[in-house]
Amino acid sequence: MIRVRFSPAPTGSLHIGSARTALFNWLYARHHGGVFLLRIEDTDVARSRDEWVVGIQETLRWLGIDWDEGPILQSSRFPVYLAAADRLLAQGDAYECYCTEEEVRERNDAAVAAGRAPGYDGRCRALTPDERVALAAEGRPRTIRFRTPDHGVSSFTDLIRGEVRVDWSLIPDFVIVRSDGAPIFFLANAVDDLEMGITQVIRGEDLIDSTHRVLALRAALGATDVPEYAHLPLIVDVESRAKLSKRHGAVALEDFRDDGYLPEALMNYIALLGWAPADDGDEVLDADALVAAFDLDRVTHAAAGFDRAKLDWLNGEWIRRLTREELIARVEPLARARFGDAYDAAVVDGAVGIAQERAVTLEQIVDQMAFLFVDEADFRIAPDSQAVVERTDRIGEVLDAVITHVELCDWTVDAVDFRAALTALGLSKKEIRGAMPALYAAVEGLPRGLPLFDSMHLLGRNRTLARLRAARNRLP
RNA sequence: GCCCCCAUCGUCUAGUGGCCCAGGACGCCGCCCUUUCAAGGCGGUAACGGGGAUUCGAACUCCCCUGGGGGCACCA
Repeated sequence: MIRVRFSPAPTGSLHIGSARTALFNWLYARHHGGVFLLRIEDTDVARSRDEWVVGIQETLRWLGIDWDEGPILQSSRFPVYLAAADRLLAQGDAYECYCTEEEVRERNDAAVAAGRAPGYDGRCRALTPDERVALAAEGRPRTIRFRTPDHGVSSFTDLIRGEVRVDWSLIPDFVIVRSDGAPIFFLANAVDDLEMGITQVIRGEDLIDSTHRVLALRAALGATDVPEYAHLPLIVDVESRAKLSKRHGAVALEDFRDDGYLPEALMNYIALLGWAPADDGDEVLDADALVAAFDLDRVTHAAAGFDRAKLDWLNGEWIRRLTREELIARVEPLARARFGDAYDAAVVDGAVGIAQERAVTLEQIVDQMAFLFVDEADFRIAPDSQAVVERTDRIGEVLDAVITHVELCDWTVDAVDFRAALTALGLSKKEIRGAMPALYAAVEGLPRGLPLFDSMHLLGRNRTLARLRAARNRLP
């Protein structure tokens, strides 16, 4: 039975890279009919926060990822890890170390300065019982270190990279229990993957070097089998080519959600970062299609750049694939938050109807309909747009003609179409097109926006007239 | 500094020795459509980092170089 896990540290919100790791684990489990479990790696108590434990789960659910087991909090399993550490101590695979953090750091710095590799120098490896007692009596902190081999080669077979090997002499002894008594990532990770029967470990490539240590720990713990490892290429900022970070714009999934991106689009886009379907077909894929097509053998090797432009395109595609009712339901919370008491369900429904075919994000849809919720007393043509109005040929005549038309026409979307009135003024089709931005600005505040006749209809005759007349009066 | 991983259009990628003077998608450019802006339709621009080797034949195999990324904690 295939068993995989996503094991984030709750030290922040879920970001793009972690979400992709979660997604690939989930897709792999669902594709192969395996079990997907969620394990929270909160062994670093100081940096872990309950709100992130909750937030990560909410965000995963929002994305469309569910799990079969968990969440399992490592903070609730400390006794298990500590017992394992004791066993390693008893077997001689680990030893007590009384070096302070500062001492280790100083000796590391000295080693680097002398041209040697940093890393623990093994000073406490061969302490006698008497020496240990003496050191402890000094009140020194005690950590437990795992003893790595001094010779030989560590190797494992990565599912997407093949054999990965490194000399053991390059991997120094490392801490598995802190001086405050808390177990460290490597230990908890090895113990849990073993006890939970994890069969494939799918994670970011930044962890590839730590695999040797976890595997050594696992073997020392008595494991006779080894899970398969698959190290995913990193997702990097497309500009800097470096690891994604806040400095490079939004990386937290919640930010994308708040900016009006759909979970369908995010899942779709993230899946395409480091993986591609077998054929050159449609790249717009829903969760079912991704599950059906996904497998590890098609994961790429090189780091992938996060490209906002393609996400935007996909988000627009997904907005167009939603039914109008679904889209309205997604826009509603954002619109309510933005417009407060002015919120009007009928107007939002109408605006969403005309916005759907052109939108990039939900937030943009709300932006585009904002002119419908502004009081006439507060309505203003944007300064730049006022210039567009004044620059338009025969704008006074045009506004007068449109005002007259709006005063007298039937109040249907088709009848609101004032173009015939402008033709009567002697304007050509091209000239009418040239006048449109000014009219958009007069009614919507900007020289571009939601289709004008629908917008005027939604706005109502009186408010439309008020804005047109105000624009007329503002002319020099 | 040492170690590990990686290297096809601007970006995401297809490609596993001949089907490739390299295909798709996003972006960009142009045209069409058009109620502004979009969306949509059509067309275009654009890449195998360099050098050796193997082979009748290399984007694909091997070596070197260069370049990029990651890791070397009492974070995960």
